Amino acid sequence: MDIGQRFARNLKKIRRLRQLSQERLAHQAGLDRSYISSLERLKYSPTLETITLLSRALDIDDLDLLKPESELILPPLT
Amino acid sequence: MDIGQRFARNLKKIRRLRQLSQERLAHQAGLDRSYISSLERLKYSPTLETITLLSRALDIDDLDLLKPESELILPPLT
DNA sequence: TTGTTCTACGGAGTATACTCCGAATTTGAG
DNA sequence: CTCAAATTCGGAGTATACTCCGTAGAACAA
Repeated sequence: MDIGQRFARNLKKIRRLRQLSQERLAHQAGLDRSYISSLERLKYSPTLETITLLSRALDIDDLDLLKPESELILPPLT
Repeated sequence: MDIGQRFARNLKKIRRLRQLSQERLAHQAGLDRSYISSLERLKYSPTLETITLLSRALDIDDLDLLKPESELILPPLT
């Protein structure tokens, strides 16, 4: 599994854990609703800047969007 | 230091450890010589696809281009 | 069922990643 | 220092990331 696939899976998984809709996440990250959907379906290869925006909106470390699932440890929301 | 800055620094550091010129790395990765230069000087935010091409050309794990310097352990060339 | 929220999908437009080429500048070896 | 290799810096063009808008379909609750 390459870094692109890991990103798509982690994004969807973490967004759901945070109980955010694609639209709410898009708004918080300053991105478009349809683009979040596309990212989760592997339609685009995001830039590091987009990854930074998403990790901030999800309140996680940027690398957490890119790690293999087995290394993922998610901090609880305070 | 954000993920973009870490990428730029790690790229330059690892490329030099591998004793590759920007031009040779560009050729091996299938990218442009001037683009490698731009990436090392933080002129662009690369996509995950570009990161995959570079990590393959450098024979390292893709995450190694993105980690903080302190976590970098580079495998020797065989 | 009906309504509601979420997600998938399409198309057209904009911003920027990336290419290609040359030339100037820097770096390092001899 | 001189010479060569490496890097930087433009500019112009192409590819694709990303936006914006609408609509259709899925999921799930009342």
